[in-house]
Amino acid sequence: MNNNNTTLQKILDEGLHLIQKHGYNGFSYANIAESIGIKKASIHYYFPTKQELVQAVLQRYNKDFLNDLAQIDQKFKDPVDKLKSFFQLYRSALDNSSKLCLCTMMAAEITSFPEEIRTDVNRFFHDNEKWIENVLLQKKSADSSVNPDRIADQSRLVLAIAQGAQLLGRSSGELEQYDSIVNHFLANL
Amino acid sequence: MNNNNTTLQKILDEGLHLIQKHGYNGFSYANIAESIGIKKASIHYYFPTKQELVQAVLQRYNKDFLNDLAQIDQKFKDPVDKLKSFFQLYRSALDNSSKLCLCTMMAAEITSFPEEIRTDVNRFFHDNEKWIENVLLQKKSADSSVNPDRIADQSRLVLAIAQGAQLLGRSSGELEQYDSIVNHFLANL
DNA sequence: GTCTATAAGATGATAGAC
DNA sequence: GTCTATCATCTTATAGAC
Repeated sequence: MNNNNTTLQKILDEGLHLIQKHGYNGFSYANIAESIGIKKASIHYYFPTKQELVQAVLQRYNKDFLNDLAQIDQKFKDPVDKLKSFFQLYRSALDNSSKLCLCTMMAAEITSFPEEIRTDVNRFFHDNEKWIENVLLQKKSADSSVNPDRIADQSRLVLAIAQGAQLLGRSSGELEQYDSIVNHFLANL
Repeated sequence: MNNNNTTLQKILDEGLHLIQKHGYNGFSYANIAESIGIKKASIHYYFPTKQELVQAVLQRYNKDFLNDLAQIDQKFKDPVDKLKSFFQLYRSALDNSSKLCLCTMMAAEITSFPEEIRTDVNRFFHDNEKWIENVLLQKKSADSSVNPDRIADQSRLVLAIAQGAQLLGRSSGELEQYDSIVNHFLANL
């Protein structure tokens, strides 16, 4: 049928969850093993090293996230609705077990990774920025208040807000902090 | 004369540096010992547990940071200049050895800490917000474009931008990313 | 105060039986 | 594929000599 319940998928799911919760340096093979009811050695069968595991988790996450953004494009026409959905996407990690975006967490721990993985983290941010730029360009067509020269900067600002608000919202344990920051920004857009 | 070069101070300095660079879960007593040329056991003399160490590092950092904000207040009268200096303060961590704000890093690792330490992290953010609110209130007096009801939200937005931009700037290794985000925000203020 | 020595446990990782 | 057993290393932490 589907392959969502294979050991491989369970390892990737639990690995993702643990990194989003506690960070790369904050989880171990033992944690995954206990959570999904297998032994540590079984994880090494799929991912000989921890870095290979985190890389697989990251690449799947990036692919899924880009897919989510593509679905937003399909679902909404209004660029402001798209932006709201973007912030909603970042909110969903927080809402679901107080997790951070995987790449927000990995950005904090960036010194722990080799260049290859750092590149994938930054690719995630770059892809986010490009998607936002497109949305802002659509907004520009409908609204002359957008300065065309500054769209790249505005796009990075949007991304920085999503990440900073997520970090503050989770630390305080108050989801409303995330909402108030995002809503304030959207209201003054 | 001064007590800036005591073993205690060296431990706090190096501890702060390592956490800002690699995170709480990314450094060990062995790292500090090697860096400042003492043995691990000597660190335990001052700080029996790692949590006592991080708490001391955090409390000193918070005090120093509040002091920096007070100095900005003394140095500048114009609220926009104060805001620029605030962002400059967050920039200085990045500029100096690619470090994150201690509390940005600790917010990412917040699940690793007991309630007592979480409170101190959130106090840092709260104090930042209060300081920014005051600056925005000064701006309001001079500029009717500030909505008085939304100052708390605007204040959190400013803080979220500083943190998000710092995270993005360090991850990419491009200080200009931090600058472009902050400058874009300030230009549209 | 700083050291040596050492404990007790966790960690990432491997070999080899089933 | 999954397990048991084991490894070398690192981790936080303590006891006790100097």
